[in-house]
Amino acid sequence: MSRYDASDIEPKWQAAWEQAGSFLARRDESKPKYYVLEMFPYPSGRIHMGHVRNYTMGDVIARYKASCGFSVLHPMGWDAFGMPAENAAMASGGHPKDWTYDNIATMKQQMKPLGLSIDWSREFATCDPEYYGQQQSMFLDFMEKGLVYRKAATVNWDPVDMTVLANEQVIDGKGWRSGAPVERRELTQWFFHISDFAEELLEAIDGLDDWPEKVKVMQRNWIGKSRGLQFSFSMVDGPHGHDRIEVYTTRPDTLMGASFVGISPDHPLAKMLERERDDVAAFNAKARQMGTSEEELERAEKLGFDTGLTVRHPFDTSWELPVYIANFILMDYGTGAIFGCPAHDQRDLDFARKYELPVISTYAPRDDEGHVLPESGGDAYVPPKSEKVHYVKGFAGDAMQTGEEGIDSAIAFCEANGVGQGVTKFRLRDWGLSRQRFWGAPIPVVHCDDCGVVPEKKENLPVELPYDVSFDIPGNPLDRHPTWRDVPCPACGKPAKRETDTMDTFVDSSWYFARFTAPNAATPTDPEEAAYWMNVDQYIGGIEHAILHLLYSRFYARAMHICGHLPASAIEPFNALFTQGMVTHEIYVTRDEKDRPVYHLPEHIEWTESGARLGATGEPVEVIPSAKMSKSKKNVVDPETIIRDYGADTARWFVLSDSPPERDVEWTAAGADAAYKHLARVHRIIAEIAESSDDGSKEADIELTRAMHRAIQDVTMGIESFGFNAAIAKLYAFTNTLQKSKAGTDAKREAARILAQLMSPMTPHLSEECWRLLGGEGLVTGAPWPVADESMLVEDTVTLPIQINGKRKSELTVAKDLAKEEVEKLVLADNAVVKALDGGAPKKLIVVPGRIVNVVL
RNA sequence: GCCCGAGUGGCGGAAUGGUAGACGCAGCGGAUUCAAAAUCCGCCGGUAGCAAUACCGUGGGGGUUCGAGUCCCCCCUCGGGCACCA
Repeated sequence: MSRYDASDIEPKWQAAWEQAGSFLARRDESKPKYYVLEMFPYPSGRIHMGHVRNYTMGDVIARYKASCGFSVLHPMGWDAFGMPAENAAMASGGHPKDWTYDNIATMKQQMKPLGLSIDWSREFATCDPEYYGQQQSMFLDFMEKGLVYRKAATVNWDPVDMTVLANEQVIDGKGWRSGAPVERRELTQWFFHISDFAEELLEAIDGLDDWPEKVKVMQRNWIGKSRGLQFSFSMVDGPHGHDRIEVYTTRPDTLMGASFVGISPDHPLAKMLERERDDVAAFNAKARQMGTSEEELERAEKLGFDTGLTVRHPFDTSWELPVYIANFILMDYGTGAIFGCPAHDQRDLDFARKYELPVISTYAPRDDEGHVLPESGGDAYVPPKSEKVHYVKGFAGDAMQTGEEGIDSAIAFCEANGVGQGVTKFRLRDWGLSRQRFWGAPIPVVHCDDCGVVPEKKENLPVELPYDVSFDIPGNPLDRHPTWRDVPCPACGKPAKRETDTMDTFVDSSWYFARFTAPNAATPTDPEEAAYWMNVDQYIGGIEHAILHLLYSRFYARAMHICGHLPASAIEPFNALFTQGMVTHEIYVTRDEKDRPVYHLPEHIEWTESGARLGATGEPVEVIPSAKMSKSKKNVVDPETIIRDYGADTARWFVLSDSPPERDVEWTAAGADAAYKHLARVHRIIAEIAESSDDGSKEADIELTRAMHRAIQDVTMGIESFGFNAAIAKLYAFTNTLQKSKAGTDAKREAARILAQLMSPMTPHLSEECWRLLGGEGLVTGAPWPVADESMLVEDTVTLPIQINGKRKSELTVAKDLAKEEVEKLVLADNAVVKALDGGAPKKLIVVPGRIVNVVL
C-alpha cells in the first residue's frame, strides 16, 4: 500500500484532466449554464495565499456545479494595466509591457499546479491590444451615445516632479518621491456620465438578492440620494454682479439656526476675490495645498477666511450672515457653497467656536433633561432624522415632529414663500476616467485645431501603445513621443495631436467578465455567446471592491447594453456576489541599531522554549499579531513553497477549512501540517478499505449508510451556502465515523467512494486517486453529484434539553412526534424538575416540539 | 472625520431566538516501539470541590424575552472603503 504522495498524485491527475478537456467551457443549449468568476488578479509578480484562497473558493463552486450537470464557465485573466508596471520601469528601466508579461508568465506557472478547473483557452490580459482595442471601440460607441464628456477637474499635482499623483502617492500632503507639498490643479479630463444612472443604479440594488447586505448598504450610501432645498442668499453689496450665493442643504429645517455661509476656495466668488485681494489669494493658495481625496479634506484642520462680505437671511432681511471661504468645502459637491448651522453639525460647531460665530439651536430633545445645549458648551445635537424632536426655532409644521417631517414641511414652506425649491441630489459624482499615465488603454481621440475633438476611426483601432519609450524623466512618455502623438486629423487630414490621457484601469475591469464569454470575437462581445453565458452566476472577490469596481461594472453593463454589446438581461452582470476575507500571518520583527523595525520571513524563524528566534543568529524575535500578508512586512508564505512541501490539495484544504470564507484566515504552519496529516489519513483509510474484505454487522452497515447520507446532505448544503469550513468539519466527522465503523466492506467501500466524491471540489487530486483505488468509473471530476436519501436522514427519537428558568438542568429522550401533552407529563416527572418544583406547580411550561422544554418557576 | 463590518476556550472557529464551545490545532495522559517518527485511544472554558455538583462565562454597559453569542440602545478595540492603489 503506497503512502500519500502529493507530488506523485497531483501532476498525474492534472494531466488526465487536461487530456480529457474537462474544463473547457462548451456552449450547450441542452444544459443549464453556470458562470463562476473570481476577480482577476493584478500581475504583481508572484501569486500569494490570498489568490489561492480566492481561486480555491471559485474552484469548489465550479467543480461542484459541473458535477451537478451544469455547463460551467470558469475563466481566468489578468488586470494588467496600472501604475506598478510604470513604477518598475522608472526604478529599473525596461518597458512596462515586458515587466507585465513576464509577471503573467510567472504567476500562471505558479497557478497551474493548484489544479484549478479553469478554462485557460479563454485567458487574456487587459493590456493585450486585442482587448483594449475593443475597449477603445466601445469608448467611441459611448461617445456617440453621449455617455462620455470632458470637463475640468482637480488632480494632485507634484510641483517638483511636474506630474500628476495618485492619492496613494500623496503621503501627508507631500509627493512620495519629491517630498514637495502637493497642489490641487485643474485639468480638462474625460468623464463617464455615471451620475445620470444614479437613480437606476440605486433602485436596482433592491433586486440584487444574492449580494451581501453590507455591500448593498455601502453602494446605497455611496450613491447617496438626498432630498433637500436649493435656494440663494442675496448678498449685501455683492461685488461685481455677485448678488446671490446659491446653496444646497439637506437640513432646511435648521435654516433659522444658520450662522454663516461657507464657500469653496474654487467657488466663482472666491476666485474673483482672489484676483483682487492678496489675503484671499494667500488663503486659497494654502487651501489648495492639499490632496484631492475626501479623506484628507475631512481629516485636515477646518480653516475659514472671513471675506467681510455678508448675505441676508431669506426670512429676516435684517439678519446678516458672514461669508467665509472654507477649506473643507469642495466645488464638486452641490453648489460649492453651504450655510452652517453649528447647533446641529459638529463640524460647523467646531468652526463656529473657532471663529466666534453664534450658535442657535432650532430643535432640542423632547425630554431635554440632562441635555446640554450647544449654546452652553454642549456637543452639536444630531439625532437620527426619524426621531421626534422639539422644534424651538422652527418655522414650519408642528413644534413636535421628526427630523424628516421637519425637513418636508420646511421645503414646502420655503417653496410656498418663494425661497428656493426642493430638489433631489446624489452624492455620486461622474466617473473621471482620464489618467495622465502611459500604461493604460489610450483614449482613442485626436485633437485638431480646426475640428476640435475628433474620434479615431474604428478601422484604425487599436490605438496601440508605442514600445520605443523611456521612463527616465517624470511625466507621461506619450506626451513627448512625436511620431505617436503627431497624427493627421481623422476628419480633415490636417496635422493634429492624439489624446495622451489613458483610461482608468477600472474601465478595463468593468467589462472583462463579458469578454470572457467570447474572448476572440472581432467585436467587444458575441451576441449569442453573451446571451448564453451572461450573467456571472457567482462572483467572488475581496470586500475592498465593494463600491468602486462593482458600481462601475454595473454602470458599464448598462452602457454596453445601450450600445448593443450586452442583452438587456445582463445590465446587472453579477447575479450573486461573495466577498471573501484575507489571508493573514503573524509578523516577525527585530530592531536595528536605530530601533527601526526589521522584518523577517516566517521560514527564517525558529521556535524555541523561550520563544521565537532568528534561525541564522539566534536573535530573539518579537511576534506581532496577524495582519494581511504583505511583502513590506515579510509576513508571507509562498504558495509555491507550500505546494512543493505539502501539495496543492493541502493548501486548498487549509485555506477553506480554518475560517468562514467571508472572514480573514490566519495561515499557520501547524494548520498546514494538520491539513496534510488529515489528507494522508483519508488516503490511508481509503486504501485500506479498497484492499479489505470483511463482513460487518447489519446494524453497523445501516449506521454507516445513515452517516453517509447525513454527510451528503450536510456537505452539499455547506457548499451551496458558502459554508466551506462547516462542510469540511462535517467531512472530518464523517471520516471519523468511517474509520471507526464496524460495517462490512461493501458498505465501507460505498461510504469511502462518497467521501472521496464529497471532498473532490476541495481536494480534487486526492479524490481522483481515491476514486481510482475504489474502482470508480472514469474521473470523479464530472461524475454526477450524489443525492442524499431523505428517508435515511430522519431520526426516530429526539433528546430534548429541559431548562428550569432558562438554564439547562436535565434532558429527556422521546419519540420524535410525541404529543405535547405527553412531553409535559414526562417533564413534570423528571427528577430535576420534581426537585426544583418542591411540590409546587410551575408558573409556566414551555414545550417547543422537537427542540426544547423550559419550566418557569 | 464619514460610510460598512468584525470581536466566542491557549488558538482557528461551531451554534433557524432554544443544551454555548461542533470540527480542527496546540497541550496533557495512555497504547504501540529497543527508541523515535508515524499511527491509534482518552482528557481538555474558568473558579470551588475527592466527587456528585454549584456558580461564572460569547469585547464592556444597559434593555426586550419563558429563554439572547444571536434582537434593540450606548460604548471600546480591530479591519475594509472614502472616487488617481488594484
